[in-house]
Amino acid sequence: MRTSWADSVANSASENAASGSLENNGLSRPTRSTYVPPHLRNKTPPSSEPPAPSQSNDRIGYVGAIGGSRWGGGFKADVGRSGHNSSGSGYGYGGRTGGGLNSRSGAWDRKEREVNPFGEEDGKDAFGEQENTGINFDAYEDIPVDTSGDNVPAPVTSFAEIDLGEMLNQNIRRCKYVRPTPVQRYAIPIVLAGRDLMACAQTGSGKTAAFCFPIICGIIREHSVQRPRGPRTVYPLALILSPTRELSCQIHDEAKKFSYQTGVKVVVAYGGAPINQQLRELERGVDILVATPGRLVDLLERARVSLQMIRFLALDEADRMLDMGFEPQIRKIVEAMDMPRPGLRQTMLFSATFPKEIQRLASDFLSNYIFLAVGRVGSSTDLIVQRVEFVRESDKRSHLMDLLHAQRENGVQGKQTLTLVFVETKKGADSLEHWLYMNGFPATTIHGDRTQQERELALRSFKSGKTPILVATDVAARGLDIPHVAHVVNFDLPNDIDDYVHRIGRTGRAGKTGLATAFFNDNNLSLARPLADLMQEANQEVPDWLTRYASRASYGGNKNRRSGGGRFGGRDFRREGSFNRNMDYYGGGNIDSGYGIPSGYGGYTPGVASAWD
DNA sequence: AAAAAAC
Repeated sequence: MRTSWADSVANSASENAASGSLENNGLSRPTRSTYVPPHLRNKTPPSSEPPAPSQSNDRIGYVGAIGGSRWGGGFKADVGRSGHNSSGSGYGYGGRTGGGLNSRSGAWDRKEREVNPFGEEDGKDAFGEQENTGINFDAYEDIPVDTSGDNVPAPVTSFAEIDLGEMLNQNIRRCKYVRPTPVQRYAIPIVLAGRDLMACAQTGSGKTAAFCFPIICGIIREHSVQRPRGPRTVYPLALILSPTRELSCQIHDEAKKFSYQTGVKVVVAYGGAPINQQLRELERGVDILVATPGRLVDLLERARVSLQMIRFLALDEADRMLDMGFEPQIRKIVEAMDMPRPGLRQTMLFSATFPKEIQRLASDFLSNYIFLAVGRVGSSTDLIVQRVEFVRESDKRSHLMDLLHAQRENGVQGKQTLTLVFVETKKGADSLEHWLYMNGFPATTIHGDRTQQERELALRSFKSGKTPILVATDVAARGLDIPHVAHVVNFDLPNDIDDYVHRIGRTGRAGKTGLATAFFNDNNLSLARPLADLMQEANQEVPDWLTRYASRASYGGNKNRRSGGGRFGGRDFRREGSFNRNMDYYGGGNIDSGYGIPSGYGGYTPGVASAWD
């Protein structure tokens, strides 16, 4: 399997191609069943061959006019919007739901038909989705789970055990979710029980549903609550914050599905897009507001949104939301406006990584919370082959070109191999994209200096396979669910190992194998040790030269040490430093290694330094 | 030092 990177990519592509034949054993490797995120299960197989990719990128007039009009924004106003903002007619007045929710919101006299978010799923891109029946759901049974906190509610094993209500159950069926994922099994009962939650779980493990289901359920139950009526101010009951616009859009799209015909209204607000349209959406009523911090602060200062009635607050990618760049804004939203205090609202923090210092910060926002860490089946540990190569700065471009050439030659005919290339800077992204394009590789780029239209267009162009190479800054590192990414290249490694974890998590999704290649050189010395440790725990081959760098590397403190030494997760910082870590100092500490499966799953052997020690 | 996030 690990013969060469090109083979890995080719294997990945051929597994995609052979998906139909996989369905009966559900295994791409003999030893472990594969985990498929719920939103990707049970899609119908493609009915026709995907079209060959066209050799172009998404920039109008790009080739001939590199200088002037390149950034000119010469797009039509509706370009870049079709994937989102379908909320335009989102009245959610199902007719048979009783409609009590809408009458509060002042839009009850306009019964527009709610767009069915389930009808348009298939045949959307050049790939088609694989049939996932036959997945071995018993794979769930040996996922290590760690909970701590007072009186942790018992997990469930099926959606039927949870009373989410008929409307929500119907949408769960429409989403083809068969059984809850591990994070859902634990998180949903915790939130339904009214508890605050800090959850470590990988993206793609069903996090979005894990916080959306209990929020929607809670809003349906509280539908009789009286909300103030301002002439222009709206009073959402739930707020979901995320660090990037694209991620907010993605969460919004998901939440729309889950709340279809429940009468619960979901609105998204983010920067870079005209505010007027978003204001109109808000005026039509909002129960769940999904937003990026900057635009929300704007709306709050204009008094167009009040947080006074917030019952649920969810921070996705919570560790990023609380890092240095974001923390002041988040504190303003959560502590300095009219948001109810902890204990009077329910707060949920989710991320795949949760450094100790951030946990400490986050505890300001929480009240008697439960900490939940869910290990992963598949994805990084099992399904991503990680390679690291020593590449001098000046050799990076030609090295990348070699990779791409070989990949093109090894690719399965007619199947796209999406490659996501991470760089450090926005300028570097533009310059690399330009260079790739000039060398005949259809590439596009996404970063914070592009307009929102350009960003969304680039993402769509990449997802569809039109430009199968996407050069990205960290704006694309977290949370984005892009199926079919076979290869993540860390052209520039990040300085923080957590960022590396998030970046490589863009591949190896949906039970497919993925490849992550990193270019390492003298500029990345501080990453040598954490990277070597991480790869070792993930059972990856660590080159000798990296081990040497790692042992040589001495750096102060544990800044780059992952919290608790754990991989792909973390542990409750409240339990650090207690005299006996096995005593439940805070009560309720509980390591559940899972349903009678003996310890020793992958690298997570209890007793060894890991997330579960 | 860089990236993200409002106008």
